[in-house]
Amino acid sequence: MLKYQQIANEIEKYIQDHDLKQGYKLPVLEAFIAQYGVSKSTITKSLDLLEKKGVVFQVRGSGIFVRRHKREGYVSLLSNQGFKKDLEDFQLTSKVIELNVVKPTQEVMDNLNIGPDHDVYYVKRVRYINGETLCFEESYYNKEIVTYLNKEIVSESIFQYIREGLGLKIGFSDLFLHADQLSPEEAELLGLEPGNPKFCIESLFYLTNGQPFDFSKVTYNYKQSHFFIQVNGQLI
Amino acid sequence: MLKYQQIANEIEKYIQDHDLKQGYKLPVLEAFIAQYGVSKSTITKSLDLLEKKGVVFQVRGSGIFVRRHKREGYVSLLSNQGFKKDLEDFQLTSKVIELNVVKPTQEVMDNLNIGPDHDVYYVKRVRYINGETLCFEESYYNKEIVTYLNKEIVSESIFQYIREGLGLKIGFSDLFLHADQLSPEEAELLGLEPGNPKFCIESLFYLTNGQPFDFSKVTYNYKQSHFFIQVNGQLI
DNA sequence: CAGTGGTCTAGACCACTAT
DNA sequence: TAGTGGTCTAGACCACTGG
Repeated sequence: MLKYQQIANEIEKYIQDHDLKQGYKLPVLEAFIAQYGVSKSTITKSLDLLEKKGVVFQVRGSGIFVRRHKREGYVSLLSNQGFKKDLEDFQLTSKVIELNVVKPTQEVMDNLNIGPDHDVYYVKRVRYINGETLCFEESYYNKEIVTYLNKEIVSESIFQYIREGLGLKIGFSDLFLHADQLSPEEAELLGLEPGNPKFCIESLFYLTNGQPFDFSKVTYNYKQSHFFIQVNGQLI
Repeated sequence: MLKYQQIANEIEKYIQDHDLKQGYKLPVLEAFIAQYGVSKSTITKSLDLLEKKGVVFQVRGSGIFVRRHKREGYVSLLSNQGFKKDLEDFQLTSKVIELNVVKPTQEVMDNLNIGPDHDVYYVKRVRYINGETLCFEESYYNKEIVTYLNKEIVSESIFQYIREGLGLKIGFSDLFLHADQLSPEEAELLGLEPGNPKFCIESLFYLTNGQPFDFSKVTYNYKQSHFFIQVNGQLI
């Protein structure tokens, strides 16, 4: 593991273990440099990483401070981890409704950037949290990249399999959010009434080399879905 | 302006002006170093900034590529700009319903981290896009930081005034999202039916020194609200 | 294995904050 | 004005990609 990542992890762990609150002042740069025996740039890179993750914020001329957000039960949209980490105290299960190799629709072709003869895996799942229906999910995987899936894999963490089983490196993703009304079929799946709200997230996942490999449409039970995002810097 | 920001801006402008598409390969680092006459670290910092903004992605051993996302009409949640930039082709107007100095509720005290005797500005607005109701917004500003507001300011861009009029530096923000059903009063304001979906965003804005100064609750017309987020890196 | 991006260093100098 | 984080350099070396 790289030095700056290692250091970032240690600082983050220290913050968690000591339950440091928002605004707590961390040691000055010089102290970190001495503690870890590295150059200023390396420490700076560690802290920039933590800042990007929303763990700290740095104030020039003043110091480095803990940033601690989080409301209970809210899931971060920026941490690519599905729900695994934010809801680790909750019981998460999945039921696979369908798993097939199909030809792409126009929408899928546009998003995965493939032609009509290209095979894709189609996966439809319902996910439960503490016994209640959390969401249902329709995913399309480019079969040239995600070469194999089966029911067992799809019942567990597909992304873990993609990373560890297939050795693929996931790079970045685009998320599209909106709210709408549930159709009768959707309401049935979620145990709600037609016309009730739904919180929809469409996502497009890319490998590090920029190839899109997964297009997913997830519809959440509005009663269960609370999300948060930490925004950094003035991106103006 | 800093070198690395300047260079980042020029590269971004070049991409926009030439309408370069996702996957387009940009010049190699060496070329940028020669072109701008700066050190490798500086160029790297420029490109890291552009990567953070979702403009490019870098692939070790391969190159630097344009990342171009965007669906028409979707608003980025990560660009702190209200709607100004993403919807610049649209007609945006506001109607101020209420502007008062009040004492904070418990919720506002918790979020702005202030006591019960502390004054806050309360602003309630409805915003329209192309004549249709986009959202209504209730905002609370810490009056010790945002010392003065009037109807005129509040009808325009409050944030521009905070930055330029008051000289405050906005640092970062937390967003909390959920969907729910409209109450009769809310439905009336948005021109929808009670029980219809609403897309809610609560946000908390901080100065660069970490002080929260604005807590806002925005309720969107679900028919008008489409958001996107670009996620970088494997923050695992 | 050549090309390309990423990490890391040591140090000079700059810019902001708080007192 | 002392303290603290930010920028920038020049260069060595590392790690990944793709033909």
